[in-house]
Amino acid sequence: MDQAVRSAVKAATADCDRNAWDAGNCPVRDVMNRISGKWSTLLLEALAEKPHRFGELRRLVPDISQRMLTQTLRDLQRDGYIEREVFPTKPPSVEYRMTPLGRSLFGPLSKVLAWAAENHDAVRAARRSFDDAGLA
Amino acid sequence: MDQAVRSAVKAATADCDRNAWDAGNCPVRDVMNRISGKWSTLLLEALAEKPHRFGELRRLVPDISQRMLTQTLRDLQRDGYIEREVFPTKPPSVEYRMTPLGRSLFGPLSKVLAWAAENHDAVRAARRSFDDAGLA
DNA sequence: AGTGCTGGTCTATTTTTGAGACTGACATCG
DNA sequence: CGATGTCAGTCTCAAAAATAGACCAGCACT
Repeated sequence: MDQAVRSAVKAATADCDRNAWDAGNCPVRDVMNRISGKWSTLLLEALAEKPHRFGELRRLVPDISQRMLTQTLRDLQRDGYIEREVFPTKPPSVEYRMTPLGRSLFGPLSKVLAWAAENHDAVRAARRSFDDAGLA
Repeated sequence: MDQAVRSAVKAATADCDRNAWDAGNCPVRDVMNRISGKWSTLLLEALAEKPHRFGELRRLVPDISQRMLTQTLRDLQRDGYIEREVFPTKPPSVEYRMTPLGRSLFGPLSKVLAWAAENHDAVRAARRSFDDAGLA
């Protein structure tokens, strides 16, 4: 398993290693920089379940500002993870839904999310012992 | 497969859904907020391969500032993903290496990294067609 | 004495994020 | 009729975070 991971990473970063992860040149960084935004995973998680409208997402993630919701949705749309459809209803409504590309990303991504949920306690424990040991 | 993902996510977010991802309450957000920093994955990637010293990491990720390198390493250490060891050599050197916890995170995480490498072209294509279609 | 290496810290500046008011077409309430 | 609310955003300005780059101490070599 460790070997499998090793080779996956090697393949994943082959282009980067040449330039030591040169900023604009590294596919991994280019893709990850969007995914790893504060809100991106939350929204992908919500939209993985089912399509949602703007206001629904706002209620689902209560502490996101409208500004960041708009922007993050647009970024996710730009990179092809989600689609936006406007319905010409009386107050026009907008629905966001995941694309096949987004769904294919969410496969691996959900594994990380699951890891986070499972290991939250271990992380909290590590954090406590770090804080207790001298350097806050 | 879709079903498997669905249930994994459901388990992962069970606590969150109750409070609609309430900020300080959600394990996933708590863990992800650290992982998803701009530099965290890069450093985890580097240290997954083998232990490295501060200066090595700096050269490996050329466009990180010393301040962010120091801080990101400390954050990763605090959450228990990496360890820091100081060697009392003549110019004292510091080695960073992954912990078992970090390694266990890196399993799923490396899958996402691999996805990023594989699908970089698709993302770039999506980005282009979005930009070409009117709204820049 | 001067230079370079180590792993950092400190300060000032730029970038990102966030809170909150505002838009505009329509619907509902009194 | 006029007030208010919903919808999906935009705009402005302040706060928070990231960055660049100078600086530090200790030691080795020349």
